[in-house]
Amino acid sequence: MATGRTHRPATRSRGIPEATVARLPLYLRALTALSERSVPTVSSEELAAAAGVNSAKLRKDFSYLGSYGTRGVGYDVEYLVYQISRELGLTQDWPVVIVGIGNLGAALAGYGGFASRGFRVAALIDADPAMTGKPVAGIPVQHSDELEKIIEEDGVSIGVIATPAGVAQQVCDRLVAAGVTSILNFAPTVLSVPDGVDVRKVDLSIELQILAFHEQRKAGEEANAEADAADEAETAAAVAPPAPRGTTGGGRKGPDGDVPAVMPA
Amino acid sequence: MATGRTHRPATRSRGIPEATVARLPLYLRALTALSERSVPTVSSEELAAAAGVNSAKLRKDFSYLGSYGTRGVGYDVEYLVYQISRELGLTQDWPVVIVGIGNLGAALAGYGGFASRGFRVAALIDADPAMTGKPVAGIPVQHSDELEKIIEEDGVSIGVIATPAGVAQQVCDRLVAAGVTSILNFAPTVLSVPDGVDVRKVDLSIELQILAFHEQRKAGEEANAEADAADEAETAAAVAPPAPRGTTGGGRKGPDGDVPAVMPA
DNA sequence: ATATGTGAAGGGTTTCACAGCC
DNA sequence: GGCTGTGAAACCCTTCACATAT
Repeated sequence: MATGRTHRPATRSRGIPEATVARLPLYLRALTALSERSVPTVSSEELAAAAGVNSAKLRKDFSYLGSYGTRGVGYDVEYLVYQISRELGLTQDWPVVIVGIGNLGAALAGYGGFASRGFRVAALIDADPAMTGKPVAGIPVQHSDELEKIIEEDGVSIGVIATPAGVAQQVCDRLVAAGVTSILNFAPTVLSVPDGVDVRKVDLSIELQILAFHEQRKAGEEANAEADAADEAETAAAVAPPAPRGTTGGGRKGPDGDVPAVMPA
Repeated sequence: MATGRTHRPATRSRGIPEATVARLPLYLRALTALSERSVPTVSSEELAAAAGVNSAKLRKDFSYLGSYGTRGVGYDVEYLVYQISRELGLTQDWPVVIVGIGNLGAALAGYGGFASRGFRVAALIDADPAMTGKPVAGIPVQHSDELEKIIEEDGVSIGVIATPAGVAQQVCDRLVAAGVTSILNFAPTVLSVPDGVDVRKVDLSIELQILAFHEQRKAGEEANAEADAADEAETAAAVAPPAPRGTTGGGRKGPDGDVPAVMPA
């Protein structure tokens, strides 16, 4: 079929799957650690273990970015770090505003992983006048009256909402009106935004409830399997792991052996 | 398949999809708000809007729990609140320990959504002796030497890790050894745990990176691929062959034709 | 010999559209 | 008429297995 003179540089395609995008930061973190230890190359197997995924998935993910590995050898760590950074848009600087400087907002402001990767806290904003001017994590808090001005002057496109749920939608509306197009929401509420604005949410309560669900199921399994075993047999086999962990076999977590891979995605 | 033995409407359907489980807390929150406003019934359309999903998905989700609605009418709010609570295991009390009482740990300790639904902060634990005894959100911090004792005595099965990344795995190991089987991890690191232990992670940095990816793409759409090409060319030339690998022909397994250059002995 | 890159198969999730019941 | 409950289609993601390259 020959190389059909594709005019386009045929860069990574127009559509990296969302699931892949969500894992790129994981790979990047693992690669950065390797880079700091001056490891030159890494195989898909090793990197996958470090990132907590399986190697087939990792290779498939990388295949969406392009052919950045060398068969029989592995991946060049530095090169991959750069490529993934670029793909994620981390080679540029993203100014971020945090709105709501309570306990959580303060914690976020002081979070190291923030500044380390392309993100810069452009401003901390709170509605409480008593907070204004007070330095949090070395940055003086500004009053929310200034919100629009800050966003426009600094060209902020990413906002973090750490306010109480009751005011989150108002804050969101103001952020969007001022030009923010990506929002990370820590308030336990559903935000509605116009088309073209991305919202991601982080909700402690939801995560705990999901854990509780599984926890409850574990407890139920022990006491279960009595009367209606026959009825459930087929279903249970599909859901429960094939090896019932009676004594759990010690539960080893090998540093570089088998990977547990427990994340339910 | 009409097994004919399935009578109990309550504890049926052992096999709720993970995606559905992850949405149940959203529905529950919306329903709780309706309940507080004494709304008696709600349609799938209304509830879906309040929870930020579409109605077909909601109905499908609910169908895994059972037939809890009334055709032509909708769902009984109170009844659904109870059913979902029960399904999630929130009708019982879950003691939770938080390890690592820095900025984030303190924020989590004070989080209202914690106590509101079935979860109770059993203990705050920190390795710093200077923190010991100090009350945070009304609860005195205990030293990490006490970790095992606390977990065993209180029957804690859910742990929250809010420590620095460097000690997260050690903390995790101790939690698991003491009997914890569900972990919510805020430390930016991959935890390995034995089979049977659930881990969920919350990572600010990852969420921001995902937003940055989409943000970059939006910016790229406006100024139609131009500066991007230059950036690309430079990198590609420096390290790898720029050869576009457009689907290199169908992988035909030629039994007779082409033989690999290197011949096997 | 070793490890990547990728079609193809397999599972899970979402959406559609309508039968069934109020 | 209105709304739920659900097979079936469409879609997305993961896993398998092996051709391909070094």
